Amino acid sequence: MPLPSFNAPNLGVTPTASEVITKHLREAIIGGHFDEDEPIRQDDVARLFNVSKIPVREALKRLEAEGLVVFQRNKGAVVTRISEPELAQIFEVRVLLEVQAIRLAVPNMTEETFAQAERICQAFVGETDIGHWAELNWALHACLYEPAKRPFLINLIRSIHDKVERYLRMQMSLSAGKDRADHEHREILEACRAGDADKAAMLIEQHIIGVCRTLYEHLPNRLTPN
Amino acid sequence: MPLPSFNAPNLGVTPTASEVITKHLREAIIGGHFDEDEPIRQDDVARLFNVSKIPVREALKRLEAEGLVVFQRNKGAVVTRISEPELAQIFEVRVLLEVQAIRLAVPNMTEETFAQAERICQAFVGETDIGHWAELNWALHACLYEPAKRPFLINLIRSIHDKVERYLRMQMSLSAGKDRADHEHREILEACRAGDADKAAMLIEQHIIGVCRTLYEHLPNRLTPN
DNA sequence: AGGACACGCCTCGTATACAATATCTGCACT
DNA sequence: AGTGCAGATATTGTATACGAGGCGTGTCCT
Repeated sequence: MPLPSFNAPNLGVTPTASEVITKHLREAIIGGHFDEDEPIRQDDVARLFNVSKIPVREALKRLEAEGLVVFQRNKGAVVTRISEPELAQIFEVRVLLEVQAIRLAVPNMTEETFAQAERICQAFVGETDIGHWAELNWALHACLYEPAKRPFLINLIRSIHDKVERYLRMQMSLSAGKDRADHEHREILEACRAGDADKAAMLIEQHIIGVCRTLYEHLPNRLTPN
Repeated sequence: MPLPSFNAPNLGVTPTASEVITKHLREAIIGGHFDEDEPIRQDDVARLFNVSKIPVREALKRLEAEGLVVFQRNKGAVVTRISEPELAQIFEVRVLLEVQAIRLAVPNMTEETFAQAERICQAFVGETDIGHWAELNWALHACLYEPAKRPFLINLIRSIHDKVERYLRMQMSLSAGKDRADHEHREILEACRAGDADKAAMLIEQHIIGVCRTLYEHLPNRLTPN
């Protein structure tokens, strides 16, 4: 008998210290609580969590692989600064991946999907905290892509999303960024409801490109030296 | 004066133990020197490199983030097994990204590019070691994508490549995998020479899909239990 | 004033040590 | 034979300890 898969509570996945720290540090970096190029002092973090440096270092190594920090020999880890050309490349890839995701997802969407997306949109307009905006923003994207049933693709999108979320927050707090995002989200949702994958794809593309553009316009011009 | 950027040897990047170990472990995993699901004993690796467990663990944490190993609480790291559905998804994403890369690259290719690609193709046919095949295979792809001037995209492709390289080796050693790869590579190169980005893109797509297909046909059927 | 060196402090990278957990083994019991 | 339990052993995850390299400051020399 192949053991009827009742959902057992998957014992033995109590997180280790290094995992907890990874999660919190990641969120802190994504949330913009560190300045770019700011070094992360291992001892400080260790004291903060009441642990030794070892799990902190392991967490930082993970985040290094995720591209959120960079180690400099004997100087420790600093939060990565994303150059403008790189930012453009990241958005270019986002377009590619997210367009594909929505294309695959639209045919599989159900009333449940729309209801969930609707809820997130509602919450979005009522939310005042920037951090929560960003969370809801991602939640909506994830909700729309989930029916594609492509966990690998969606994880990839998320990891890329994580890298630029700091900037997305900037963009949403800037100008009428939030209203515009809300408006565009609803348009996308409508296209999905209509089952129009092409239109949804096109709107997602415009949405992402638009965010990238306003970002560029409002970024402190970091290319000028001195 | 903005200091004429002569390429200084970037001192202060002498690799740490954990970096060296990361590199070697990664290559070992990619090269298929570990079986899937095989646990990696920290002490063993440490002894091998004549160090303590600490840098080994840090290396493993990096590789975990790269998706090459998975940690299980109190049981350490095991080499990740890629399920068939996930494999399919990975190849789907590869198509998307590599098609984009070649599209962007073709217009920027120079004689230098073609000469380099030609050299790699030559080396490929003369090579008998499977590990070197795989290296040259990647070298060729990288060479063709490089003119796109999209380091972010190319790094992404490489990290995905790394995840499946074990399987690519299988495929190339199987059947007439290598000859076929060589043939297809040359076709792609021809299209690039002709400046026909659409055709190159199409060939890349077929190439990747073809590899995926033969892989599926020859994989030990891992879905049947008992 | 400016450069060369010495000293001290801070932080990193890693070795060693140890408790907690998993895994193995043998033995008693049925 | 199969189950349950008690050590013994192996392996992990983390704390502590320490050497080595960066970096600031002061002092000396010219």
